[in-house]
Amino acid sequence: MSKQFDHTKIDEIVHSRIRLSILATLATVDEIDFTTLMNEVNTTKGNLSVHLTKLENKGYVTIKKQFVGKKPLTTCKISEEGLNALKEYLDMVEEFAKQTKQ
Amino acid sequence: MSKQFDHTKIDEIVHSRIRLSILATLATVDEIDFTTLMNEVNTTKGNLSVHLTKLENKGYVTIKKQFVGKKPLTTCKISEEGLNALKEYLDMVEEFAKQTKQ
DNA sequence: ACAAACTAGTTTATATTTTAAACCATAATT
DNA sequence: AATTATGGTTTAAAATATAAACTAGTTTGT
Repeated sequence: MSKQFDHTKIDEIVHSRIRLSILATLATVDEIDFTTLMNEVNTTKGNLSVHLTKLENKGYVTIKKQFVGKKPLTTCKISEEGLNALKEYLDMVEEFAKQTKQ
Repeated sequence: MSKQFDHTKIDEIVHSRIRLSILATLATVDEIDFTTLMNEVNTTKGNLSVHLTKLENKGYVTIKKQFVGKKPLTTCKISEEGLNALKEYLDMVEEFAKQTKQ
């Protein structure tokens, strides 16, 4: 099998374009609220909701729900595992890019 | 919107794990036959057939069909556009990885 | 006070994509 | 001559992604 790129090794939860965008955004902040994240990631509410749940189920993000004043506020934070998964993914694609380019 | 990673910019045809693996393999050879490619990419016949067709439709690979002796032989080759698309993708993720890591 | 419009999400129906099993055609082997 | 192997394609089923529709409540305008 190809030594260059074993596609079975890459984490599909991270690899998804939109979730990659979510994780990358979360990696740069301590925590962020749902609406701001939605704007950063340039997606819709339904989409963000579904993908956040997927990331939460995998243990890559934690979701906190509270009321601020009278309004609900959902806050998202990347977990240690999420950071590790993202870092591993980035290392992998970086190495892959280097290998493939030359 | 996030300056870091605009997920809408990335080419989904390239981004797919298995097609990325196909393109990366094709990038390292002049041409390659179906069965060898299948083994390199570590996938099934049906899967490879479908994804090659997708890449062909997009103009990223060319497929040559001939008989060698009495057996059919399908040969795959990456196109100029395919090489460009792969290179652009790799540049993008490399840059993204660099940005996100620090 | 009441309706309209807005905020903050979740659920769900639909569309798209991925996967591998089933199939087709022919060749080689026992 | 029947079974097995080769080289694929088609297709049915499963998984995934997307956005529309829905829920639940709040704010605003009249």
